[in-house]
Amino acid sequence: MKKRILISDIARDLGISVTTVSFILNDKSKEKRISEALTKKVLNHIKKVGYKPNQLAKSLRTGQTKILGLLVEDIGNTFFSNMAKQIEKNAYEHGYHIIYCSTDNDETKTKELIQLFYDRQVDGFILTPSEGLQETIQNLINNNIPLVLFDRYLPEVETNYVVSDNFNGAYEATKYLLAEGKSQKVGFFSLYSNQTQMRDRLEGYMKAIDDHKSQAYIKKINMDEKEEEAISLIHEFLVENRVDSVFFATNYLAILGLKAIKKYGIKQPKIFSFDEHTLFGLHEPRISAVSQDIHTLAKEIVSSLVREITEKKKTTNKIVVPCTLKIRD
Amino acid sequence: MKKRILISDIARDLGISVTTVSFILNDKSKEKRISEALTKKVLNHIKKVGYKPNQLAKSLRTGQTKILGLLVEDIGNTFFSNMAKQIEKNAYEHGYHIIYCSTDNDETKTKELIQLFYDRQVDGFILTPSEGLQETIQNLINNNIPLVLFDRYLPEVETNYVVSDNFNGAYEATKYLLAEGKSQKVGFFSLYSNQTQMRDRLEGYMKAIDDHKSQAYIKKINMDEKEEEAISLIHEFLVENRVDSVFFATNYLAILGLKAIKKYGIKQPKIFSFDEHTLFGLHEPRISAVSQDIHTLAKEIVSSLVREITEKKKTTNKIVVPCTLKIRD
DNA sequence: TTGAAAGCGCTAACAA
DNA sequence: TTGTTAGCGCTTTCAA
Repeated sequence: MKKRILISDIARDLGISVTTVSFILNDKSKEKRISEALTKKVLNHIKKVGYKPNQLAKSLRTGQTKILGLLVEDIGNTFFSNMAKQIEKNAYEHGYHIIYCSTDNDETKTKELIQLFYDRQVDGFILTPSEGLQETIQNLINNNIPLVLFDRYLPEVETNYVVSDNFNGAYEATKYLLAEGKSQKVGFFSLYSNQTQMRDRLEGYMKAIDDHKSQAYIKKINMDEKEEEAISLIHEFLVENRVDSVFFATNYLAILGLKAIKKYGIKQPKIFSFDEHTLFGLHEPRISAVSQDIHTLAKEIVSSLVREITEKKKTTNKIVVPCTLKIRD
Repeated sequence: MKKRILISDIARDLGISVTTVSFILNDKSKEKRISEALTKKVLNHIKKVGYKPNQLAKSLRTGQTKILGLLVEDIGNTFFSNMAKQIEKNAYEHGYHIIYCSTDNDETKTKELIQLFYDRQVDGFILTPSEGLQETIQNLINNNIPLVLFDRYLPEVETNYVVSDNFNGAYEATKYLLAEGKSQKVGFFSLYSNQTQMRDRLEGYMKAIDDHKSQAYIKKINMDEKEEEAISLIHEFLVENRVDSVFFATNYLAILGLKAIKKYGIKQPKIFSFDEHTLFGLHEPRISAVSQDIHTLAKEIVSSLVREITEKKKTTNKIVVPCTLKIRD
């Protein structure tokens, strides 16, 4: 943490030019045929005095900031905060840092944030796109900004994405609930949202229902409304349809469901939720979940993005990561 | 997202010099006595063509990056992810961005991260210090790097911090458990940690116990061990001491406690936890909590830091934010 | 194999 | 009231 040392200090100390130091620093000793002895000497001296290049100057010159912009729906949600943690870890291993923001699924805010990060010259974007973002994203692509979508994608936009296998996750979960006569009526709660992950989960549910020649009971909730309102809607649905099991499309919906059950003191149906939550193993009765593979998702996201940044050619990786069922009876 | 425009483009378009544009851009029209007409004209043109200054060049020149480094213990923990969200929001309102990392309470990793962020020229640090960091922090202070600690502080280091009133939170919670003969024996679970927040919570518990002339039952858990091990220790303690209520020093300890109770099928004592968790309102029986005021904490953290950055004089704000008890019977 | 010097885009001291 | 220009610290072309 001593006083900042410059590359010119190193050059002066050793009686050589900054060019040579710069070449050595950037692993170009071989290419520029700098003697091994000198290379070693410079490297040693740099380590000894603890020289660290000024990243700003470097970035200004090279146009690379080694910073990735991460826009998630809500960093306060356990799924996203755990994802953020893993993404950050993987990025760090590739020599990148993360600047992040929560979008709250707000289209305008997201657009502003993208512009802001773009102005800050992030090397690439990782984002959970809210609806209506096709144009903005397409714009980034047209400008050759590396990016990868996750959690959901935009069918209209041809780009990298990493998502969970939402369809099969929901399909298997629903199939499980219907198997061996475990339950006759399986309800499904989802959101008023056309995002792909929600659509796929719904389709997975429908496929299982159809396979089983069963009837669908579907209720969508508007998350912009007050929590009380949502809870009361869930209660109503449960009472009216008398489903004996329920599949919630997200963990926060499941939590609202539990609140409804508790508040109105009704009997708890068998519950399955998309996404895990600490609560699910401890609640009585316990709650099964479709678990997303956070480690693999994060790894794929970062490696796709880094690959696109380093090999400048535009690749389009569409990666679908399987989910696992955590059955808790 | 059009092709990048430079300040020199603006100057050329308008037939004036870059200096004038720069002054106007940096709100120095008044100071430099630039005519209002010209100022307006420039501002309009800038808006029209969508010019955005290159932050890197600006930063290189001014030494200000408008980026704050946030180091939290674990971004995957709800308390920290919610704090991060609020901090980010407040920072954004002050025109700052956040780069963040999780320290995992690892001394070496934290030191590396601080060095890394320092090399990236963050304008200031927000951090939850792990133990053994006195020297590194003192070093930052000696180098006039603005910083603010939160969640805990280092008694040996004279610097800004924002923490919750851990002592009174724990005191009131324990007092509540002991009041009106609610319980005779109140146990306390904490961590092997000398961090101030843990120490203060312990002292709050002790004070209440002493006030009540009751006996203390204290068990510390080592979080580096496997979860199974911790759960089994908690179980042992509960069975041997037959306490009728328990106060957990953190929410993840409380969750381990619930797992122990569930796994071994023992009767649940009355439970109080420091920190909230979604689970606590839904679990049966419900669990009371000492709730930290995340909004106020975040606001104070950011405003202290921004104040220190802008007024360069070294202030030392020591802010203690009250907690509230969420009683759930 | 190495060095001199231009230039990345901006701010601000100094000059006019 | 506005313009000229040095310089922030680094990379890299071109020359030696």
